[in-house]
Amino acid sequence: MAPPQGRKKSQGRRKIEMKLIADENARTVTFSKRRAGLFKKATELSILCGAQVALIIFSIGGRAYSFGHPNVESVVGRFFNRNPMPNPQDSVHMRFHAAMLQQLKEQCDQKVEEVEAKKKRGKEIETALENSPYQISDERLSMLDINQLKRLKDMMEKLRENVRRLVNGPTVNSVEPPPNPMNVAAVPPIQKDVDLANVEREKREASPIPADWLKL
Amino acid sequence: MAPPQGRKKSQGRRKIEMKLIADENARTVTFSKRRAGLFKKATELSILCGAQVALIIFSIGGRAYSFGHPNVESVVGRFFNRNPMPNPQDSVHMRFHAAMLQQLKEQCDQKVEEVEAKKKRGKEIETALENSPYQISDERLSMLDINQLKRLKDMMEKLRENVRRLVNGPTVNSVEPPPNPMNVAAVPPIQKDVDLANVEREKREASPIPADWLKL
DNA sequence: CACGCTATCTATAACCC
DNA sequence: TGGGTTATAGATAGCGT
Repeated sequence: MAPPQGRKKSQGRRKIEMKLIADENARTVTFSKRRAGLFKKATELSILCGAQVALIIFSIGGRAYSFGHPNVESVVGRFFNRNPMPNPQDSVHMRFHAAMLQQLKEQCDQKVEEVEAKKKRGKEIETALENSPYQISDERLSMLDINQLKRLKDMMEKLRENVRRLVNGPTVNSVEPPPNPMNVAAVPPIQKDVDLANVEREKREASPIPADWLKL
Repeated sequence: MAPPQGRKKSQGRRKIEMKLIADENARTVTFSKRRAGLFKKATELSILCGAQVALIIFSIGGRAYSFGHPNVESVVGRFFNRNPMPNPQDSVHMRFHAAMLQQLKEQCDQKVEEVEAKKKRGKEIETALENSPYQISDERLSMLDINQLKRLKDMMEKLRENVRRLVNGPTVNSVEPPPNPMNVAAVPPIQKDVDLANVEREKREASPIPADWLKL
């Protein structure tokens, strides 16, 4: 109704520098508004994305404001499980928390160690199998005489024993290294004077079984 | 430069309902964007108003994000130290403490589960080895002809494969049961018409290798 | 996942009660 | 400190890359 005036009621929002607001009054107002806005955003994030959120604000004046979804304690607790407080505030409770935390963390770490040990042992077993006498080719297998077969069998039994020991293995925290599943190699090398009397072979070789024949 | 098209590139921002975003993909994207926005706002508030701020966020996936001015610990510590609580029983401290304990317990339980799974797998490997063709006696080994040896070798290779699969085994939380390391038994039974032409044996038996010969 | 884009939607600076 | 108004600065949903 009124004739338009050259002067607007408000200049609207203006850009502001990102530094501490000097004017204490303006700062207080901004704090109130932005704090409300921040809480709203935090709420929205937790609702829209199902996230857990903890937000704690202290005004310059020392007043505390907080928001938490589902609540501040659980989120903060969860957080400090991963990032233990370097320097717990000097409250008995905080110290208690820290102590408890550390103790439990140690337990967890131990479990992790156990898992790692098991994994490692699994890997070793696999390696053992990779390098085992199973690798013998048809060709070579066909050339074995009865005594060589017996030796092979002995080796296999030793291997089995070693693998079994590996499986039942050393205690997790043991200092000594796990037994080498392939220390089967320690078995005396196949002798030259093997008795070939009772076995025919398709082709007879001049040399006996080489030391590395079985990939031991 | 290009002439304007009737179709807009984007419909721009649209209002959304304030509830958990159903589409997981969209939810993740929104989470990333809003999380960044929230951190920015928190930073601005701390700068503009000189406030102390602590912000902790956990995504649904369990990843943690945090911001703190001057740092998360001091703000959280200050917050939980505020009320000197005469009766620790029902205070925020207690809830905080309980929350931490529960979190750690969950972590431990999970680790224990992993360890149990590993142990179980170890037992299975052992059992597999117990029942393996290694059990062949000298006597029986001496009676094998070349073709039977080949079969034995095949079985061994299958066994090795199965053990390897067992070692590399399924994920701890996998629903499907671990593969049977001894499904070697699925190998067709040894045939009667094995070719004995090229092998001499100390004693020749009328019957071929029985099905249960190798304890499969 | 992080970036870019664009058209909105939202938060909020400045001012007033 | 809390509400309201206005005009504008910022944030971001939807869609590509």
